[in-house]
Amino acid sequence: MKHLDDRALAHVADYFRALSEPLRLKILNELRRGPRNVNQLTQMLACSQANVSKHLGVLSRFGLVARDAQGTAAYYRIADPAVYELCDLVCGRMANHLKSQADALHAFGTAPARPARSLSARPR
Amino acid sequence: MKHLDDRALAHVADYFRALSEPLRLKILNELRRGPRNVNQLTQMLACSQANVSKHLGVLSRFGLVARDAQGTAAYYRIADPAVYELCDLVCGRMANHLKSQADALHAFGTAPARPARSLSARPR
DNA sequence: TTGCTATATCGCTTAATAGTAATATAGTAT
DNA sequence: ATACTATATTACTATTAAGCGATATAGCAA
Repeated sequence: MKHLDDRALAHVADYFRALSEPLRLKILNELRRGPRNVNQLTQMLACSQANVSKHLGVLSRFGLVARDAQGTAAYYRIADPAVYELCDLVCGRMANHLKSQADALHAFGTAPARPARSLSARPR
Repeated sequence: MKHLDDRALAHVADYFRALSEPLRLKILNELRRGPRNVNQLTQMLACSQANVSKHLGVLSRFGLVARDAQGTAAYYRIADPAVYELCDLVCGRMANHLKSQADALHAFGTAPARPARSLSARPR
């Protein structure tokens, strides 16, 4: 297709944005093992309950996870099978990248120094 | 895998974040047709050259595109084949989602009202 | 009712980022 | 050298979002 609908494009961007937080990726990774409630996730991820709820809200709003109320508890589960494929795809790419990087370093004989990169600060 | 390395996780999140902007998705969609220089992209996307360069910098920094200098021009091309699969996957999901939504609306007999959603403002 | 537990939301601060205009840099030509 | 073109970067503003503590909401128990 030549011209992409702006609204659809914004949706795709939103979908990727939902996947662009380490904590949300951790949540999804936990949910791969099966449904979990907020309390369980909070303990597993070692962060505040408010934060977990907020991130679950984001994932839920964009359709990545679904909520099942059970008494006072709220169980979340992965609602979109594409999540599995997406994460596997990127993780695979990452593995390849790291592998070739490791090979290069091995050939070069140096230790890697890979500081966390942000979108704005461009290291030289 | 049970425990994910925080650094790798941050990389995956960064990768998805690079895909979380409509303009960057437009750029990638243009580059699917072949290498393009900054000027061409600027005209096609109808936005400022500075902005295009900045977004290309982001895409380049996270390995989604590569730069080939050619005189004063800079030609960019998609460097990671996973980009194709990722976008297709999400677009396919989106199509399914819209289709079922359309079906539901058809059965319901109402016109859709889908305002743009942000990550923070939760509509009720 | 009161108390307890689980979850969601609000208010806030801080950090990141998209966009713009202006400027810097670099290659090419004259 | 100067001029022109293409691209990258800087400085800035406005918006967005993550994280936290406090609070609200809701179900359940005594």
